[in-house]
Amino acid sequence: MNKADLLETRFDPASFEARWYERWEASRAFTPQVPSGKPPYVILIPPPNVTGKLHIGHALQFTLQDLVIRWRRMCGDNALWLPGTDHAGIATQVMVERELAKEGTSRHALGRERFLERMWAWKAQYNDNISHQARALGASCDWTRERFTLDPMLSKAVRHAFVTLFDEGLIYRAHRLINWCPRCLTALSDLEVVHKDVDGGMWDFAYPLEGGGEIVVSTTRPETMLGDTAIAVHPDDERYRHLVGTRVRHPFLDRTFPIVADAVLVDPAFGTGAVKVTPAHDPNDFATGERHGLEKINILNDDGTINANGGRFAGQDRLVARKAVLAALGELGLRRGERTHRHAVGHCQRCDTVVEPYLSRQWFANVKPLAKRALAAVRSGETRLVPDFWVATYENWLENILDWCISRQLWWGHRIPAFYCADGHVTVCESDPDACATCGRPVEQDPDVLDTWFSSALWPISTLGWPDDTVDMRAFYPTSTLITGFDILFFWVARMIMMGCHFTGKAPFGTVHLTGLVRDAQRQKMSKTKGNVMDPLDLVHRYGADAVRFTLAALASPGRDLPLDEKRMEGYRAFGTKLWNAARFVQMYLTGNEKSLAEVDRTTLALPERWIVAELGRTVAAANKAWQEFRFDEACRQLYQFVWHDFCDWYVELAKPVLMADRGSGTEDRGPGRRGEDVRVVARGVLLETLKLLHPVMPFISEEIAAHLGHAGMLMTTAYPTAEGWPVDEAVLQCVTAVQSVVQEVRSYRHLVGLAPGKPLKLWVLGFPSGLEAGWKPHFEALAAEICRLAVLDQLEFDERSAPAGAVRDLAGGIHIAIGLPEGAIGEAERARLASELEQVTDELRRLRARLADEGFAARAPQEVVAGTRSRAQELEHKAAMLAATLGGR
RNA sequence: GGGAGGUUAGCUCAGCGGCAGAGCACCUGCCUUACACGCAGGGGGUCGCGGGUUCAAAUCCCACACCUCCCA
Repeated sequence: MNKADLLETRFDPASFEARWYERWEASRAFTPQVPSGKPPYVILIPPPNVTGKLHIGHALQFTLQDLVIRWRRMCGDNALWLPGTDHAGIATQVMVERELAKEGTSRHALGRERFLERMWAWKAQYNDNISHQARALGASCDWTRERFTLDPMLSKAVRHAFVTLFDEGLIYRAHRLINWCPRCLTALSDLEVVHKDVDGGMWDFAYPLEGGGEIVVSTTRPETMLGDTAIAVHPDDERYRHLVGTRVRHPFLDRTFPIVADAVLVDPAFGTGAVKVTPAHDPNDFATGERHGLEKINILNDDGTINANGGRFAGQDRLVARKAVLAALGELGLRRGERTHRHAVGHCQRCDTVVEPYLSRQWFANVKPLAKRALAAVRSGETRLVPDFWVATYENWLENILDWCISRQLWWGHRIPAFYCADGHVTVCESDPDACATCGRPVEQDPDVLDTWFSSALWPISTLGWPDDTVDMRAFYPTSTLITGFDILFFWVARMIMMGCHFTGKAPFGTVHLTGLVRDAQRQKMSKTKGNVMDPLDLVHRYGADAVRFTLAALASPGRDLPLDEKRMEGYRAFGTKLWNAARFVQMYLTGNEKSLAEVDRTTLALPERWIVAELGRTVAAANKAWQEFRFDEACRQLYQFVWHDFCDWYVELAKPVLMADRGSGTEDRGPGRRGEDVRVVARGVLLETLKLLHPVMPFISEEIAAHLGHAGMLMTTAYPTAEGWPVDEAVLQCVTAVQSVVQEVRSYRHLVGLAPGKPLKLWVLGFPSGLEAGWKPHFEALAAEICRLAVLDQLEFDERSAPAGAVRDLAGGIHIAIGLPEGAIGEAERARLASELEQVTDELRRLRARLADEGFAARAPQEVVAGTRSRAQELEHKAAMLAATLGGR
């Protein structure tokens, strides 16, 4: 092997990661060919917000997406992973406004134009951060197709969608009760309100009846009484029946309002059975107001202070006014009691401010018809949710969906394409109108923008060029797989399915894989305030991108959160090191002219070679199956087991004697059927196949090692190993498993009696399982040198008559053996351990015998299970007899 | 109030009808010329509780307890 091609002694991921990424990208293999004869496989990135850096949750999703796309690319698909970012209206605007506040200015001082310039500058910077981080993780996305939700192409799609839905009557403008954030000064959709249980108060107070007397009501928000326009009681409530239709007087405001009977709003068993009604500030009260034709009095300004309708409380913040109203009620002697009360309060998802139900004119989308189609997409199997328990949640949400408030009082986003004239006519159209479509008078555009999720909902089609009939739409829609967090199932996934179905007739995804949340080692949510956040880039620097990826993939059990412990990552960095060192070892013996494994007739190989190839085949099948089923954890487990325990622990050790003996002459054979060349070809070939298997999850190290083993070209574009290409020889697996058992049994006895690891023992192989002797014995004899090395033996014989009487008889892997231990090696402590082993064996044997004696078992259990139980019992009988003999004989 | 998921080794999790598993941690030996980020050997479990189905249950069914989360 050329010295320049040798792997560095020290495994240092940073020394080659950037180099490989550049090479991949330069090769243009991230960009699929269009048209292409290959089947398409498409993943759209869940676009990260341009609010800041990527967090570990993004790293998880990037890893899984890259893993799948690399796997499919290697499987021969025309793979497209389309990247991009999201403008994230409120979140990003909040960040920039905070920056402006530090500079002592504000968006209003700057004006819309200059403010948006600042926003774009911010976007440019953070977009760069994100793509840099994605590259560091090895993300093989097609940067030539990178998209941003405010790009002209995507904005065109948003506008077209809005106009179409408006024309279809599914988008409308209305004066309604919406969720208002008094800090963000914008409307929010129901989903953007987070309900949290808080310990608040429940206050009782009395309204004076016009005809004398009083009626007592309870409330958690006393300040809303400034907007009360009715008292409701249950129609069947005897206590109040006589009062229905009479009026009460507002204690602070110069007005009276009625007592109404309402069976929907009022639960007569709750509280006093009388309920104050504030139609302008509570959704249930709003509905009650509609039923009874009540006046809706808005008492709030947009910043959450009380407006002129609040009389002397005007100008106070709602929470200040709450105390003031209570105090004033007290002064009038109207307070009737208070208690603590735990109840749900809506908070702004972005800034955590208490949200107010607020009467306001906004744009809404009636998505019920779209929801129906989206439901059908999942029910028919057109789109599959993984794990499938999400279907229930998905259905429940879509079945109960309400109209979606889509306008936001922000500047950063897609401006609503509605134009108003002085007469109040509305013009909605795709290109800016010169005049009102109704009356021809001058128009002004709606100042508001659309909910960011409205544009996100169009992501699967807008990124591919819809509404135009583009090459990309034809080639890549519908997409194959979406991988995203379960937390945005409603926000994003359901809405994309609705929009995709509505506008194209086809659901946008074949499969939606919903991942869990990354948590810290104590299973706590990561948050800046707790200080337990992990920066993906920092982890990449410390452990290497491959270790970060492998860790995240290995932890990604379906539907579960990922408790991320750095110890785990240390372990997978060690895995990379292990692989690296194994490759270095193999490389030392290579001539540089090895044939590829595919060119070798595998049936001519010796047992160890056939065995590692069979284990490889098993791993190939398991990995493909696991990737197919999104069992990233399972695939990683299989690969880890194969590399570490099969290849390194056993195959490399089995190969050593041959490689070392062969080193001198280069042609010398060692033992029947094992040629040095075969071992070199198999060791190198299996390693290369393993690197291909690992490539999707560990792309950097796999490329680096493969290149040093003389693999031509990039692994990234090499065919992924298939189960068909690597059939598994079960007989070979069984035989080597027996060899391993024998070796382990000798080691175990050596350790039991406290002999030094290097102290050689003598071993006699006395008998093989019935029917297997003819097949196994020649293999054991041929592998005598290897077995001696692995078990540290200075004598190995296959003549049952030669075993001395003093040797310990034992059964391992179904094989009768005798181990020559020094005289008196088994003392009291050792006897105790063997006795406990005998006890365990006897216990199990008893259970098996009982089962075999059971008529039902013999009659009803499958034949192979009965046979298996019988042979297991037989083996245990032998084992027990031998243990008993050892204990009794010494 | 409605729904989903969970409860398996000290920790974090696989397994989901037929011999209780992994990684880490722990204990005991080893610097055996790829690797101490290593090698070898080992200890450790009434599979939440109670019923049922079955020849056979960690696994399927029912009820309960506790823990997460979502929706209202």
